[in-house]
Amino acid sequence: MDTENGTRWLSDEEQAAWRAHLEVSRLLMHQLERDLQPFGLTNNDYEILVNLSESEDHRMRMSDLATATLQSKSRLSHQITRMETAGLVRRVNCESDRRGLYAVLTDHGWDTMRKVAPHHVASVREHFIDRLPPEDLKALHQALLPVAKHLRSTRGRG
Amino acid sequence: MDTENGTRWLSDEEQAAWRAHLEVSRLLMHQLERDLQPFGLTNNDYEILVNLSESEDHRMRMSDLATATLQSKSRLSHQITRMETAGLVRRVNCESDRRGLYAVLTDHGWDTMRKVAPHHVASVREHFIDRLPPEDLKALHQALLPVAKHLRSTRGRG
DNA sequence: CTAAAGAAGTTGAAAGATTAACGAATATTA
DNA sequence: TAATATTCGTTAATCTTTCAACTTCTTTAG
Repeated sequence: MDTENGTRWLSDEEQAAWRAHLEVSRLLMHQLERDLQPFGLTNNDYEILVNLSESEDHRMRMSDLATATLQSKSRLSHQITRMETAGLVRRVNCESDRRGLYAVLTDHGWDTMRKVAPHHVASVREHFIDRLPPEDLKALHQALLPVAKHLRSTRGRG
Repeated sequence: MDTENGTRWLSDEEQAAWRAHLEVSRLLMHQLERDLQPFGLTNNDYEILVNLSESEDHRMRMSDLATATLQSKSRLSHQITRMETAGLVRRVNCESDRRGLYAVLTDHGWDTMRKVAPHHVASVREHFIDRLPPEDLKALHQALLPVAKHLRSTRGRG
């Protein structure tokens, strides 16, 4: 125990590391968002395009997509409605479960993905990957693994 | 160049590291938000309380607070209005610049901060700090420094 | 000193996110 | 198989964020 009330406050180094993580994660998201703006996409849009692009038949069940992107069903539903309006995606009924829907990439969605991806990768490189020597990137990755694992294990309304 | 169109795609290791960072930063924010909920605070509220708590006289100019918390002036203005309604903060006119306002912590805001901080620190420890051995935390911190530096240098509407 | 330009902060409307309630279909179990 | 509980996804209401316009005050330039 570090103090009279039993709280284990952060040491200077711990606090500095924590704040660095916070700062980087926020600035980075902002920057990526800005770099997507010229293409008329948000980070959210892009993430959905990535998920669908990497899926069998360019389609995913709404629930799975919601889980994969850490969004509530409601939020995803609104999001897909917007992307449908933008012509990036459409909803298709599911044969095997008549409650279910697939979100499916349209041709325009796929074209958009292929057009935007190189720019997005360049952005990720410029602002993140290429800022660290490979061994530091590796170290960072290794350090994050147990954190990710723990968070995953507690995430379902932990 | 890695491909016909000149895009330098991410290697497997780069992609894995990048996705780990993304995943951790999102799950972590969600988790911290959840842990603050019982106290009726959002991450946003908490961050403002931290900034004010650490400031001279528990007050900051609206603009400085907006910059410090990476929010637009408009967003901060609405945010402070809500916190004012909740009794955590109040607006005080600035003598030296009559356009200006301070956001000032109320007694209730300060009490709230002191009550909540230990829980928040415990949450940061549980989900982040205490998941990594000190040397890994140090490595992570070191790795993030150049990234943070670069992002800071480009952040003003880069 | 005055006119123009800039900075501080607010406002209202529009867009996005969250919450709770709901309808429809599937699973469970008694 | 009938009754109940769950899951899938949407909707409406509410809250938060963004965007653009605006007011007031300060600074700069002529």
